[in-house]
Amino acid sequence: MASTGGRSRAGLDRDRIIDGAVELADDIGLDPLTIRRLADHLGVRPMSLYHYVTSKDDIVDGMVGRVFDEIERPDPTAPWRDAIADRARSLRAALRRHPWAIPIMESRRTPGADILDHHEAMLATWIGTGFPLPIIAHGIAVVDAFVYGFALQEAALPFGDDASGDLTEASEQIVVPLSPERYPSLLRFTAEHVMQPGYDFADSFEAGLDFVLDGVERSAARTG
Amino acid sequence: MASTGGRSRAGLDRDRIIDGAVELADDIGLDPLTIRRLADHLGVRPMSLYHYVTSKDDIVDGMVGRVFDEIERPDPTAPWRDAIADRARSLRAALRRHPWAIPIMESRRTPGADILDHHEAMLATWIGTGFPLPIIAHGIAVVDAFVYGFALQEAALPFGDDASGDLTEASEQIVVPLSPERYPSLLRFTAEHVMQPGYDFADSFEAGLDFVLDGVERSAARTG
DNA sequence: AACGTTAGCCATACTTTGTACGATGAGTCA
DNA sequence: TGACTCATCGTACAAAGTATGGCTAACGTT
Repeated sequence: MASTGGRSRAGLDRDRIIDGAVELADDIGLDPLTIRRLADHLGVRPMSLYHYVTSKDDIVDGMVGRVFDEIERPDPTAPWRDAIADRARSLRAALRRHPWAIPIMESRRTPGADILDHHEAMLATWIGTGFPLPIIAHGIAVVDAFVYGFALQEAALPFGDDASGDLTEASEQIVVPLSPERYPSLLRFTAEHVMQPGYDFADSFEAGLDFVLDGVERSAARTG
Repeated sequence: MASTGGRSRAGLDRDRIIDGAVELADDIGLDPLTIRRLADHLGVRPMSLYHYVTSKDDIVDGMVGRVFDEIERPDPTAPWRDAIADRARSLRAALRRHPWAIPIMESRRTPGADILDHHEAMLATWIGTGFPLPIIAHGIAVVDAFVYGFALQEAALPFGDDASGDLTEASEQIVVPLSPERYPSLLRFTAEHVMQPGYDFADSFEAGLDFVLDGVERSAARTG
């Protein structure tokens, strides 16, 4: 009786499975996410999951969909540049929360509504600029390439959460002990910039985003 | 006796193992690359590999090193913009040949000489510009982010080898059957641009590279 | 109230993975 | 010849995904 409204004991559910999988992948990464560990995390036995999903790949598809749903659609009322920039920031933030998703976001062969809706909103905003389609195509490709690539690099940073503190530590261990004859530039760059207080790799994100959007804007002005 | 110069029967070798692994990964991808399949490919039994490598991870490290070695170092005699652009093109070409490498290029925790030498050459070129270090940091981060991200997207394209032909086919199967009410922009963009003759996703690479390098150049001019 | 039906959960088992351990056999030197 | 070295391999085990089919509890029907 009561609130479960059904006949289930553990209250399993496709949504609960995907949610649990995302949680667990955030914790331990994608490769160590196994069916058995996921089942443990959900308080059930491994084979129970297969009543709601058809395969592990099906779960991963669902996980990617969740990430896409976390990305803000561009605001159709805002100036295009703000809308695109905010959406890029939102994409980066989502990829930071879910770094395991970065390499697989665009490689799913069966795009669900989450993905299609997202791309439709993006395209609507871009088309609203009135730019020629070839420039829009470049804009989309280049902005997304930059954001995905930046997220990939951020994810590769040691303990990518708090940025600078850990990076200094890692630099000390890896770069500083190197031979000064062989790696003069690497050592100088590390000592005089990376290990300086206030350095934050993340600052390059806004810089790069500006470069890219400037480029689109200028090439549109040249053509249009 | 004769040419093998030693006591081995199959002529196994760490280099031969890594080379074979790269070949095989180029064919079938990284996940399906198993120790057993690699041993088959080399004409050897699985356990023989472990006399030259300490683990599968060790092999993967070596594979990443191979890819780094394929990337042209920037030409120290060329103008910086050409040197950086050529190196970016070379990186993209290597990642196109070895798409399995994209997500792991920057995430190895023990950088070998291949990786360090490459970064040293890059930094030397950048420092040669005389730009302030913060701008150099942005330049490196943004160019690499763009190239890695672009390669990631290219790798996600269906049958990413010959570019346009296959993309048109995939668009027909995935995008064209969609509801025109729900996905008007997606459909218009696909019909009027992606499926037009002459469209090639790869064209966005040079465009984006220009955007990024323009951005660095202009911000250096502003500061310096 | 009794019963068959079905939905949700799980135990077992098979295949494939990485790799630890120790055996095998070819070559070298005394 | 015999002892030694070392590249190669056979066997085996833990952990992965998942096919197959069994158990149990809740429901609709009479």
